Amino acid sequence: MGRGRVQLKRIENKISRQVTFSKRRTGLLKKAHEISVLCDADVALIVFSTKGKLFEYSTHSSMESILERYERYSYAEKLLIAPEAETLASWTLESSKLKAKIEVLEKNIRHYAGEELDQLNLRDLQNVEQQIETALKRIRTKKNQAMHESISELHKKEKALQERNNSLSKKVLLAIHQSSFERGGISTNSCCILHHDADVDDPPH
Amino acid sequence: MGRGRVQLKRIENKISRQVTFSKRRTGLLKKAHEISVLCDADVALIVFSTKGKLFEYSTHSSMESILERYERYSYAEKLLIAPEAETLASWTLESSKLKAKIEVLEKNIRHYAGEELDQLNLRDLQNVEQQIETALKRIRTKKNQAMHESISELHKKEKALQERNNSLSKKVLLAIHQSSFERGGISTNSCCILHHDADVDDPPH
DNA sequence: CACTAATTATAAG
DNA sequence: TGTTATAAATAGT
Repeated sequence: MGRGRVQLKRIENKISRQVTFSKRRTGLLKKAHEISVLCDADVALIVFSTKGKLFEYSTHSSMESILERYERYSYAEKLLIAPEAETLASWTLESSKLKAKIEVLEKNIRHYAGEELDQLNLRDLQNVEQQIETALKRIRTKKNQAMHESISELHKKEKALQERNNSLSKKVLLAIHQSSFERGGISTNSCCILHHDADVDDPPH
Repeated sequence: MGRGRVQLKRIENKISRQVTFSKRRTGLLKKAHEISVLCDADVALIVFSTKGKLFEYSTHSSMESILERYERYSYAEKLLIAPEAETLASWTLESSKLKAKIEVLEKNIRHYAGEELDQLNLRDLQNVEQQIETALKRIRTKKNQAMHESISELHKKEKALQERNNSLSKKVLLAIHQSSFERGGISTNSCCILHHDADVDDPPH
C-alpha cells in the first residue's frame, strides 16, 4: 500500500524505519481497535520500538485482565513443562540465582570501568585491555559515522536556507524597485539584502 | 476496504461477524508480523474471539518475554497502586525488578564492549568513549605496575640464583684443589665453572 | 474459499 | 506533519 512494493525485511535506513514504524503502528493499533469493536473480541497489543518505547492497545477490559486471561489460558501447557514452580523455595532459589547473576555482571562492569583491578592477574589485565581497545575502536567508528551524518544533515539544511534566502532577497529587491519606480525614483537607502538564518522549521520536541 | 463502508460498531449478524473476524484477524496478525520485521520492533498480540478462542502473535523473542518486559515497564505504576506484601505477586515483582536490573547491566556491558551502538546518540557515544578511555588508562597503569612488579621479582630471583651459583662454584673449585693436592697434581681439564641457571626452587603449582 | 469493487493503508516525496 | 499515487486489505457476493 504505497508507491512501491515492500520487502518483508528490516528497513536498513534508520529514518525511514522510524517513519514506517510510526505510520504502521498507528495503522496496527487502529485495526486492533476495529476488530475488537466490530467482532466483539478481546484484544491486547503490545509494541516496543527498537529504542524500547512502549505502545499498547487493549480492549476496554484492560490490559491486565487480558494478560491474566492469557496466562490462565496457557497455564495448562506451562504445567506440563514446569510442574510445581510455584513454591516459596523455588522463588527464593530464583531470586538467589538472579542476584548472583547481578553480582557477576556488576563485577564485570567495574572491570570494564577500570575498577577493582587488583583481583586480576597480568593475563586477565591484558585480556580486558584488548577487549576495551576493541570497544573503543568500535565506538569511535560509530561516533565518526554519527558526526558525519550530522554534518551532512547540517549542510543540507544550510543549503536549503541559503536558497530560500536568495529567493527572498530577489523578491525584496524587486518589490523595492517597483515601489520606487511608481514613486518616480530609486532610493538607494531602501535597498538591502536580508540574511534569514534562523527560526526555520525547528521541529517540536 | 470493501464494497461498502463499515461503521465502527459491533456487527450484529453472527455469521458475517465471524467471517469478518476471521479475515481481519489474519490481516491483523500479518500486520503485526510485518511491523515487527520491517521496523525491528517487539510485538505481542493476543486476540480472544467472542467464543473465547485464543489467537496470538509474538516476535521471535517469545510471548512470555515480551509480557515480562511489559510488566517490568509498567512496574512503577503498579507500585503506586499495590503496596508490598509477601504474596506471589510481590515475588513476581521482586523477580521483575531483578530481571530489569540484569537487563540494564547487560545493556551497559554491551555498550562497554562496543555493541548495539545504534541505540546511542552522539552525546551518549562521546560519554561512553570517554568512560572507556579512562578505563583503558587505568587498566594500562595497572598492567604496567603488574609488569614492573613481575620484572623486579624476576631480578630478585636471578640475583639470588647467581649468588648461590657463585658459592657453589667456589665449593667445587675448592674440592677439586684439595683432591688434586692429595693425589700430588692438578688436572686442568677437571677445572670448570658451573652455571646453574634452572631447576632451582620452583614452587609447587 | 474465490472473486472483484471499493475502501483503506501507506511508501515516497 | 500533510499530500498523493499506488499497493494492500477486505465487504459483499
